[in-house]
Amino acid sequence: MKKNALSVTRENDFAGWYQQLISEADLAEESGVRGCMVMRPWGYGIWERVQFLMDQRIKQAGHENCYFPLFIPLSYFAKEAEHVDGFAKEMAVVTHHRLMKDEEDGLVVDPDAKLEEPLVVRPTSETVIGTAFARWVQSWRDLPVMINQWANVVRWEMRTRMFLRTSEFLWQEGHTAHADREEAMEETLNILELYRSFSEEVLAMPVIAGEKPENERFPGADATYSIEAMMQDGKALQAGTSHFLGQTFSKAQNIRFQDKEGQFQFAYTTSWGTSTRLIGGVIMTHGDDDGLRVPPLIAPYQIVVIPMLRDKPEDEAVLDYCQELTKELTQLKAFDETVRVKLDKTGAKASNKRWGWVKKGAPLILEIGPRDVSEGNVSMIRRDALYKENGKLDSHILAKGDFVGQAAGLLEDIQSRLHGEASERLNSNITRGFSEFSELEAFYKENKKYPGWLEVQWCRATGEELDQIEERLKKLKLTFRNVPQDAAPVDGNCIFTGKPAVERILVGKAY
RNA sequence: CGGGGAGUGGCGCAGGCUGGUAGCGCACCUGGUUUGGGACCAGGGGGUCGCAGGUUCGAAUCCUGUCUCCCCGACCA
Repeated sequence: MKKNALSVTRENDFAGWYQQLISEADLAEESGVRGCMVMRPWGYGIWERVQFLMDQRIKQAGHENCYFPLFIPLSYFAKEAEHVDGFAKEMAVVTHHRLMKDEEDGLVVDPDAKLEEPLVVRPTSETVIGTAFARWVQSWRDLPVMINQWANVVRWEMRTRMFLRTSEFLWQEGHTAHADREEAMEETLNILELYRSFSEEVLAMPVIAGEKPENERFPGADATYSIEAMMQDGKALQAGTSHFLGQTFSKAQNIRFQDKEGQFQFAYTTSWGTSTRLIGGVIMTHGDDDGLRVPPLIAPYQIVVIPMLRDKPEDEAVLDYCQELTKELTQLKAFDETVRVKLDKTGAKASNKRWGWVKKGAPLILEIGPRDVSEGNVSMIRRDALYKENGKLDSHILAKGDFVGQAAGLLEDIQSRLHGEASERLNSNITRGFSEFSELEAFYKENKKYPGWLEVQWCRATGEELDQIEERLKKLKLTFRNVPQDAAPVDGNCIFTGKPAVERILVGKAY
């Protein structure tokens, strides 16, 4: 009987499995503050990898980093009505600047220290950054402005889940301003493509890139694009968004410039972001019943060396051997970077250390005992293929030199196998070919446990008509995901209204 | 924010109805026996029972308030 490292399986309780994995893999834990989590070194280490590799791509695409304040004057939000409405209900507001002792020597807010204008803890930075853009942009020569910032943001969420929706989260937000509509739209789509390829190549997480329907747009945006990833329970996770803001924000914030003819024009702006939610996506894309499987590109350690120490004289030889092995591995390159190797010298029993790293999801785990030392071998397990068909751990005995020679290739192989596995799941769980809404309804009733996504043809409804369609979908707990960029041409009618279809759109349950 | 559930050593839980100052498993420490696959035996340490009030001679247990977490719903970049 095969025993898994986690006691909750994906099959039995996906939500419980997700939480147990986060805890057992030492990714994060509760903080005592509503909706806020402590990211532990392994979880934060994964984020640092995401940050490092994403940052490179953002810079290669021509952006520079900068930093804007955490506090935003309340009045900044008042300038753009839709934007306020979108965020008003979930803002943390600073109203005082001092504490005092009360009669019982406890600490209370000093009522005399009230701020003249409340400060909002940023839920996103369009308003402050737009205000700065207005100062920076005078002439067509000042454009485009292309910046990015890595920051924390706060949204007072009603219902939180670690990594997927926390009150405070870490993200990058890019903001650009352009002289004309075409260039701004091109930027919006370039970033969408950057997010898509990053997700596929770095996170090994296949996604569908496309445009959101009107009522799922970012508050104040003219168009919103997203990448949508499919989790192992068939639900969609919006993993990144890129917004074409048109002139809405530039008019509200007076981002104005003189063109070559000396005429005043409003700039066109964009904004785009990805967050620590990506880690939630990685967990639900690659995790299994033994814990996480971290794609090698974002693994804080790609190879973990576990000496089997027994408080005996041979220990010294085992440790020496492991140190030498670690040194050799550290000289390797994989994915054009130095291989990240951890020698786990802690005093715990080898088996406990092994299962600890299995749960964390280190791609390659080596266990070295006296026999390996005397025979010049390593004993290796691959996290992406832990078991043999008979359910036993599949540990490979290799000559040390052979392993060192293969290690980089193995890491690259694991990266691509994880991606392949996830791609297959995504591709085989999108159902097409519905011509009536009733067929869609029937399909969902038959496949309640694992419906996946549906691609349907529709008329690109807007306004009230769109609201009505959304109500019908909501009864099935479904939402629109996006209009895939690379969908096939339409050849029928809208399944909601019967009008001629103009595009294909994905529908599914979502996080 | 509405409905439901829950908070007791690091983790998972029992006890609570019928108040009498805590118990189990795992983990941890010590000693011993084991040793290539999540070992065994013996001994031991650790908790003012989420927090604050109240009732009582006495509260983990009863009452009130509050905080946090989980599930369902509403809401949602």
